[in-house]
Amino acid sequence: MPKPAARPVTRDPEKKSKIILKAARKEFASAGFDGARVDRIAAKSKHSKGLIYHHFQSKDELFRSVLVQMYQELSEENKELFLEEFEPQAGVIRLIEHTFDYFANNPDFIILINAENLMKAQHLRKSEDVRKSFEPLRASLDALLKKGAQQGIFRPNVDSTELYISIVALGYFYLSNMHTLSVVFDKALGDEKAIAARKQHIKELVLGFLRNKEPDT
Amino acid sequence: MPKPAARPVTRDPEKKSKIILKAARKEFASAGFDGARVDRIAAKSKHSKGLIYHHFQSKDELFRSVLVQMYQELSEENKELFLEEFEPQAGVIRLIEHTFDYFANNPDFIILINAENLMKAQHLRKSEDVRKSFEPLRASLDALLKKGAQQGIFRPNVDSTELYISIVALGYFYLSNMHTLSVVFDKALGDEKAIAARKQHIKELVLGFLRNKEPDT
Amino acid sequence: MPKPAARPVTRDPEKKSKIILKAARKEFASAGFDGARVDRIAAKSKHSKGLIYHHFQSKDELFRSVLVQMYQELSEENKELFLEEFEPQAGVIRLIEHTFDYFANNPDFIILINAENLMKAQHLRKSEDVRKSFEPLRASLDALLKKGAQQGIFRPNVDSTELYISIVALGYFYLSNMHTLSVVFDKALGDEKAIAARKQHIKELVLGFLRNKEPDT
Amino acid sequence: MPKPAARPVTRDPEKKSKIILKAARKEFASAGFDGARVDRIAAKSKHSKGLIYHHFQSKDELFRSVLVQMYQELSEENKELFLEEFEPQAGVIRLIEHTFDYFANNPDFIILINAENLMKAQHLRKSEDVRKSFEPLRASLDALLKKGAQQGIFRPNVDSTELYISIVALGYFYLSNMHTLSVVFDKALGDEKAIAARKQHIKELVLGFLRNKEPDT
DNA sequence: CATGAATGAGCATTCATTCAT
DNA sequence: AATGAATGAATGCTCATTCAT
Repeated sequence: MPKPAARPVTRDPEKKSKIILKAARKEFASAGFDGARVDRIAAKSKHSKGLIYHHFQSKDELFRSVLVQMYQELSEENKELFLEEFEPQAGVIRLIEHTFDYFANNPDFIILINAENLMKAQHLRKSEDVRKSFEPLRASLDALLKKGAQQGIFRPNVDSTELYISIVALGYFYLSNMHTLSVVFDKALGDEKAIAARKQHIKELVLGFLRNKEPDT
Repeated sequence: MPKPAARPVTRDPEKKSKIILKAARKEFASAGFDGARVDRIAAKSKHSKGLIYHHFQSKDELFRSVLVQMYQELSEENKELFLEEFEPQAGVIRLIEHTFDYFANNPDFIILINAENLMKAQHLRKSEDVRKSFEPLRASLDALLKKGAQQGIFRPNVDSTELYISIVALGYFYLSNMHTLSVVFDKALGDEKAIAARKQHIKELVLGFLRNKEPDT
Repeated sequence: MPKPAARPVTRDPEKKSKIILKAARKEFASAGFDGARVDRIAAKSKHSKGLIYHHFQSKDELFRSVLVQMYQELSEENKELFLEEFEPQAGVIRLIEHTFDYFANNPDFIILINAENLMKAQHLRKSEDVRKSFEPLRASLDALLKKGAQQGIFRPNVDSTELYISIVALGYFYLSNMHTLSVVFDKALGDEKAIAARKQHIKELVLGFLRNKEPDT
Repeated sequence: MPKPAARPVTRDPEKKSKIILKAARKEFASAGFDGARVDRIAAKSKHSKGLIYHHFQSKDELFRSVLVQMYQELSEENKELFLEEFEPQAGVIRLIEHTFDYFANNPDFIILINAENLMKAQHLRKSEDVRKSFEPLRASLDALLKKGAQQGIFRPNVDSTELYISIVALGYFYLSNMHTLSVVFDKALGDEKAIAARKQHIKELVLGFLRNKEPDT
């Protein structure tokens, strides 16, 4: 005998919170923090402004919740990478590709992070669960770099934090600044071909660096 | 005989425009476009709001003027680099250092560019004099890369646009996202030592890549 | 045999009502009617807003209940005075002291009554049980005044209602307007000494008047 | 040749400020501070809310301005009393009548002062020009009391501040609490006859006290 | 009886822009 | 050219009250 389908409850605060959060994410991502309008979040989520303030206490708190949620999602995704199970070079390539693709597929992320940096990370600093959230990934990359150095494939003594920031930077900046770059270089950086070329360049740059074992002069 | 009306020396529209522009730059840099207040620009510049609207026609136009001015300043600075006069490796190092230092010393620039990207470069697109403004620098770098390849120092066929974007990205992203990165890596990225280390890492990364002439596998 | 549903002892509506009423009194007394917040009453009483609306029907009705309760308490206290049992002068002194002390010890009362007057006594007017609630006291004072006149101690023909209002006024106004008076007289009217002096002044004023049997000129 | 009538200027900030102030006074007086609505003040004054905030910076500041204006008006009126020029008894009567009439004719004053006391005089305390504003009147009354004592008409050693507070209290309280008093005494205290009787009672009370030179027992 | 989610009208305040002078 | 008064549409937020559970 099948369990009767759970009657769709009208009062489902958690679900409504999620819908609001999703709408907020869209709104913040389309206009930044100051440009975002609580009214529009209410309209997008089809809930009243009052409800938004009932669940979240302020626009700031709502923004913080969106940020925390996004970082948690990214952390989840990063967990699924299983970098340790790959050979050094394959692992690094995997990380580069995944990182680039993640930002390419989540343009909201970039805008929200830029907004948070404009505000000097005041929301993130209050979010204990986000602190050190990249430590696992950094440790995995570190292991990969050490293994590569032992195998004589990679140069030794590469700082994993610096390298990870570089891997992110090379994709993030391109995507984040695509609009102004397209103007000053008078070139459409947003089309598929350009993006593929960029990805390729990043891989070559990072691996070219790692695989160069000659001492610097 | 009527006294000729003494032309008041203080009435110097161009000077006032510059003062307003400077105040606007500070204000936009401290809060982004939406966060900036015309009132505060008036207060900072010690001129009336009316005058601001007299010289510039709107907040958008004022922002555009600030942007154009900043890009022109950067172009001026880049002209002074004389990259062609340097040996390939020295030239690239010079470019990397100058680029990093420029952003480090002009944090306003980063915020303004981020703001403009949030608005999809709508102001810059209207500014004909900014289009292709990086072409000279790109050409210089291109020459440097070709010379380096000919000398057997650098790998061949490196795209100068991609590489320049990478050089910018590696510094810009670090400085732009310092606040959030400091939280998620639980590390003070803003102190002098960290910044020096970052600069060193960028040089190693780019040169390690350029000087690696082995074919990729 | 089914267990009889244990009636939860904590479910004691009347007790809860009293707790709510007490919290409401504090809240109304600290901010007036418009400044009072139902949310804060809920928080102070540790009960839900829903319960407040279940027992009382509206903020107005809650306010009315608080008022009625306060007037009833005052009536109770006044009953305990037994003015008739005192000699005229002693009785009047007793009334003056008790009245002053009551307001001094119940500052809430003053604020609530002021709030009700701001609203033109709209709540009190609906409260039949408060009407004429001062009649017993007035009658007692009247008897006292008559007895004093007969004994040749007090001047004759003093209106007991006017005199009672005066006795209240002389203390109430001082306590109610202490804050503004302290500013315009640049003197701390709230300290113990000043209050004792006030009380003394009131006694002298009222008794000086009553005991002056010369005709006015 | 007559001066041409000053062309009624559209832009007359001071006049507009006064109109706003007048509207604010009415609104605050009809609902207290919390009950007052800036929208209604705008509507009453026929000016935009923006203008109100342009001239006054906040609802609080607007309220403060209203209070200061009212106290200044009262001070002006009190200056016109010229108490020193009267014989002691006539002077005191003049003060009592004027004080009572002032409050009776300016019911707004009472509500505003009550509102300010509810807020613990926070606005008045910031208004340096109101501090000690009753000192001249107090001094005049003091002179009157001393002269009366010397002439053997008044009792000696009466504290002028206490007496002035009493004179105010006896009228103010009656007018301020008329609504609730009317209910609890079940008597219309607001009609002309009752008010005239009250005024008479106050005069008798105060003069009866002052003219009683017997020592208290 | 009791909870707290949900609403919507409303509130003080802001702000880019216009305009009279 | 220059000022600052003036506007009105918004903006984030509040709050008494209702209602589903």
